[in-house]
Amino acid sequence: MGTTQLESVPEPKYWHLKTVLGEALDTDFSVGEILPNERELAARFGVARATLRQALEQLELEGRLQRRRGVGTTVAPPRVGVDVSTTQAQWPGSGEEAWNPVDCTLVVPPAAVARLLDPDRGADEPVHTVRRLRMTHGQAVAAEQLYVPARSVPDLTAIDAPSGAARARGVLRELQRLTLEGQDRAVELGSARADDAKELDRLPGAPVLLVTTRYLTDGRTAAVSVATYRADTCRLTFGDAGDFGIAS
Amino acid sequence: MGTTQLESVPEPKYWHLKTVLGEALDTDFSVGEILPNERELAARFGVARATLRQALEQLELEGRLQRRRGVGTTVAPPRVGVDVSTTQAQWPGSGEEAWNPVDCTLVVPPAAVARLLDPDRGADEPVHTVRRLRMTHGQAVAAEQLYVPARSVPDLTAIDAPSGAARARGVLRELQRLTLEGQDRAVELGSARADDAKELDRLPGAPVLLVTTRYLTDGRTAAVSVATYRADTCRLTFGDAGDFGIAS
DNA sequence: GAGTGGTCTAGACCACCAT
DNA sequence: TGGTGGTCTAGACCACTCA
Repeated sequence: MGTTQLESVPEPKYWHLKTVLGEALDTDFSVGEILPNERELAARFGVARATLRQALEQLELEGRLQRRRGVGTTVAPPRVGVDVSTTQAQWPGSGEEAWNPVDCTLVVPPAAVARLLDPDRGADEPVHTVRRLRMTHGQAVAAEQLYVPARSVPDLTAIDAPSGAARARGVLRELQRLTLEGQDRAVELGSARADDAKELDRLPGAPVLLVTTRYLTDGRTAAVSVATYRADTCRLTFGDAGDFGIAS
Repeated sequence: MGTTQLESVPEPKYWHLKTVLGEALDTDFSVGEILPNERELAARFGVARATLRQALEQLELEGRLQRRRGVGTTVAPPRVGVDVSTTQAQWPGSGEEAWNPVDCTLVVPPAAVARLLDPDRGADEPVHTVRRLRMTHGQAVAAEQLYVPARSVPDLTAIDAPSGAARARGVLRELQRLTLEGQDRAVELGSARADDAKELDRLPGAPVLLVTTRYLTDGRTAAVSVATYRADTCRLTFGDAGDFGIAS
């Protein structure tokens, strides 16, 4: 009989679909090219649209596709490598990175952040919160929330604006007067909060890489940064040489 | 009228559901506790099961839930921090890490890996491939594929077994005789290949953190490692102090 | 065998973008 | 206004675990 081999453990349709589509992307499409719409693709493969979408979601997770509502699905360029190494410890805002201060307000930090800050700080005590965006090629790739307890910037004058980018720069300037003793960093998977998603041009809940940094000075935590990187377009790089990586 | 405020931009049901469930997890459940099954939860919230699942998927992505087929949905413990820092450069297998050599074979590396290896290497030339598992608390948290070109281990004798864990240890031993000049590292989001998924006790396609390391010696790439970490249970830590992190 | 999560279907409507 | 991807429904069946 001319039947193909029966799979003893058949793989799911969407998984097989993902493989087929992935190969087609390599051979039949070039970066930026737009794919047929979901309804047509589903019909072409003989599956329900939901099943097709499951395959597309995986490919998007792996950074191979980019989908935009009202526009279509396009072939994504390779992920950009963004350097997040900590070879020489330095304060945020020094050494001219690609970070762009946006705003600064006083907020009560979330519990998870409060745990990392000075333990003998009042639990509900607000801290300075600097908001920054990391730009690459005109695109925002990361949004950061930097939490700075008042005691870390005692000389912050009232001359600076009470909020806004000017005050953000003021807080960073004051931070740099402290002696940085070290920093810790952690990377984990998360989903974009509504405000981050908006600035990163993604939908809420989009997968992101959370980079948490603790700045240490004088035996205590002087500041905590939580940076939200687009997981679809970014590859975080550490170390000396830099530009490389593996697409899944 | 007693209506609640009309949202000008109503958030999706699954998003609201995720928020409600997330708060319930904090207050009404403890780690390891089992949730009602999906059909009952969906009925209780008055939504279709698919919508409820969308919310559960997000919470699982954030490491707050653990779902196992045939068993149920449980409240996940906080993510474990696994150290992947490169403060002092060292070869894999030295300094007794939690890595467990499993096997060693000869394979032609995938194109993405071949690009990182020695450029004047034959394109289809097979390389030694060491397979290792990283164990934590009796659980596999990462699976690694280490690609070692033959020229990096010229003295590898035929006395070692042709494959298996013994040969894997032999390759690692030979590697450590080289002078390590530096290493690069990159972290990105991926989805688990079938073989990795099996060893990590996940379904294929599960979100993982891909850690790619390039080992440099004598001005060239002596080895390339691609480690696949469970994104749901792991937080990758860098730097001195170590144990901290933010749940999304 | 009972109960769980995983896959899949065939529809519907909505939010957004371009023209 | 027409076309896109995003959300949602109400079902069905399958693969797996465990008593």
